[in-house]
Amino acid sequence: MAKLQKSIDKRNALIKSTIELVNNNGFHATPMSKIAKMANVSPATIYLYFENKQDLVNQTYLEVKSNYTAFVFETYDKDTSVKTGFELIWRRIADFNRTECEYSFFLHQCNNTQIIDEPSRKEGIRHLQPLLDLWKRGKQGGVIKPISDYILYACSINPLSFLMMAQKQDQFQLTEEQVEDAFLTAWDSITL
Amino acid sequence: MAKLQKSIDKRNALIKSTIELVNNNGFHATPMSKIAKMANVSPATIYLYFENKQDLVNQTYLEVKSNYTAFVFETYDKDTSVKTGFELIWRRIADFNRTECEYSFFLHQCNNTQIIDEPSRKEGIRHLQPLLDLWKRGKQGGVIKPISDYILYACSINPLSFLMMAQKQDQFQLTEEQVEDAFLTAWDSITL
Amino acid sequence: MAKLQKSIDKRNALIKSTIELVNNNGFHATPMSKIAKMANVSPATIYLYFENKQDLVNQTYLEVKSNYTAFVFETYDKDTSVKTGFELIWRRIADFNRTECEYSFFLHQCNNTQIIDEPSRKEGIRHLQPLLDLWKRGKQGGVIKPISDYILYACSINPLSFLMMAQKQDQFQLTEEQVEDAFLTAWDSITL
Amino acid sequence: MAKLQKSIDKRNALIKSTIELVNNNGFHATPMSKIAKMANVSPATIYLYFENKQDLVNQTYLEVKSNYTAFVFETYDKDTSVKTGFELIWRRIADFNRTECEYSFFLHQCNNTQIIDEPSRKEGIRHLQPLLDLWKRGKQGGVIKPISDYILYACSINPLSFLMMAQKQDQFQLTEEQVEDAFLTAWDSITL
DNA sequence: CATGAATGAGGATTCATTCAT
DNA sequence: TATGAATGAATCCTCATTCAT
Repeated sequence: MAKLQKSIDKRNALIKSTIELVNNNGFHATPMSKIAKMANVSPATIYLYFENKQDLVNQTYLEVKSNYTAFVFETYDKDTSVKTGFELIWRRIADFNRTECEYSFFLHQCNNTQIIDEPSRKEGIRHLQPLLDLWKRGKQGGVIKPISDYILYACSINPLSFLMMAQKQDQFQLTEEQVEDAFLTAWDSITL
Repeated sequence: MAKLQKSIDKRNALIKSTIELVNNNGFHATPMSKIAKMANVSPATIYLYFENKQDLVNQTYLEVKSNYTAFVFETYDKDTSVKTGFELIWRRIADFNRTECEYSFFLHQCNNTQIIDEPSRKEGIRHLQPLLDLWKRGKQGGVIKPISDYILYACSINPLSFLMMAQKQDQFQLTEEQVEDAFLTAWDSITL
Repeated sequence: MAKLQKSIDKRNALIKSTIELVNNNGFHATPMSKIAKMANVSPATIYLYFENKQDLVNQTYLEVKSNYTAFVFETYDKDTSVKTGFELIWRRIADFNRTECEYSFFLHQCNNTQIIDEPSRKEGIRHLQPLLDLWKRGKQGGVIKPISDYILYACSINPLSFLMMAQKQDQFQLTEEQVEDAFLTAWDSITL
Repeated sequence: MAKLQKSIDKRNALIKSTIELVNNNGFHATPMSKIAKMANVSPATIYLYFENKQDLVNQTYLEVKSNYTAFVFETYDKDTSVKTGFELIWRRIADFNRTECEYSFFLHQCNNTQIIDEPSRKEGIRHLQPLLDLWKRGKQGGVIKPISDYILYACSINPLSFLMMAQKQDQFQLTEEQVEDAFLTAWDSITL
């Protein structure tokens, strides 16, 4: 078990290093050797845990995305009202973007570039299934606009990614107050 | 003139090739040699027109962005009502995203990665100054929500980028009807 | 130890190849790839031992120079008479120029071109400190002319470099007899 | 004639630029394009005057060397005494090294590297024929040591090159007084 | 005679990946 | 399992030289 433990530690260290370095330099400007060095590991060791560089990033992506989804729905209860449920999810996503910005920036990079294999990325917004279910309920209840989930997402959730990016680029400060503004705007946009 | 013409042709061909290849493979996975080949030019010739790879992409970015801005405001008349003006601009942006998707995808890539030099990217949304002016008027007139331009942008304009991306990844079809839905959603989100 | 040994072997092979190729073609006409090939090593391997081409040549220079100095003073005893001491050193330098002409030619190239970094070259003739000390003693004893060490060096030691060069270019044969002539001339030139 | 004049001007400008740039950067670090630019000429124009880069440097070398020889013997009268004649020549060479250091440094570079074609360089010290003749007379008259001209040259003339180099590298200042010291040393070295 | 644009060949350097230990 | 050394295949960029004008 000690051995297995050690292995998981190394794998985690590699994934952490990958996120940090890819965030700062981009995928192609991040050499395996640097990832190895930051994880205190030999370059060759990476290949014990991952097939190749692409696999390393793919797995990192999937892991971060799964963390994201878990975080977003951690406190969600599907039996609440549509409005309460949406607000809960939306605020969790906002929290994630603000407090876990390493992760959210990494996801954003992957979602908006050719870094990740098509298969991994093609899943679209299906990982937010509980939110989609909620929207379905909202549409049936006449609360949410009867339009494509992609548009709902684009107008209510995706703006948080943009604001996180703008903050990262020092163009904008995402204060508490701004989050309130953003929430109301999001809610207005998707409701009838 | 024939000579100068030829030069401009080559420069244009290089920029076109850059856009296409960077769109498909990303900046670092696009060798200068491929750009040259696609432009029917020797690799060395690129350096007659651009200082280096970074300069090539920077200039390409600035050129595309300038095309984008020109297109967006081409039909704009600043003396219309806020609603009319916004709709006009919004629809031009939507058109650009749909018909010039090579360009808009390239811009999106650049805006969301480390490809471009800080200075070029840091300009933020200032290139949309007429829109910002319109929003200012709208805020004064009690039509537009009195919130940060970045939030207004994130909720009303940026969604178009996301939808373009989703379409590019075959997750979504941006039909005429969807555009109507998206516009109403955008308008609802930013108005009081 | 086997591993370390191997490393040192490779480094030595690289330095040896560098000397030979730079001697025959000059610094800039010597590609790293040829150095690698001659050392039976991949081009990339060079960069495990040296930072870059400049560093490779700098280190080679320093190493050769240090060999030179060691050789020159190997048999020197600072308690001899000025004449005996000078003759000993002079003959060692002559020997080095004749038997290690690969080395001495390389040094000569470096000393007379812009190949080497200023810092490495600027040391001047200080590496011959024991000889300078001897001259000091000789000046105090009224044996050696009370003139600049640089002139003493130029007239008594540097001629050997010139003769080595002339021999290398097949203009001249540095026979035993010529060495005797050269020594007497050198001695005459620096003594009162 | 106007045309011919112009041509000679360009050729001279090219040779001048070559000297300056090769002095500062070395042969291989001096691109033809820079030579052309410094001479206010198109790169292609160089090839109207010289066959290729090697030819340009060879011709530059021969021209500078010929200037050198002319300068050295300009004031020489072969009917003086050996001592007077030698002193005259030696001082002209010293002057050249001090006042025309661009030229003398260039010559030194060429003489001590692989820059120049063998044929051009192989001439050795034959260009100093009047000096060799003088030495011959001196040997017959029992004034000059009966040893190889190369050794005489190495000990009496070549030191000036070394001192010029040392000065160029800021290790040494070649003052009037030092020149006197150097002359006496040179004379002592070659006389019986 | 003069040129600026164009280029093919080549060179320094990097990096994902492998392999002997 | 873990590694450091090693490398071949790229990649960016430069430059001597040519050619259409």
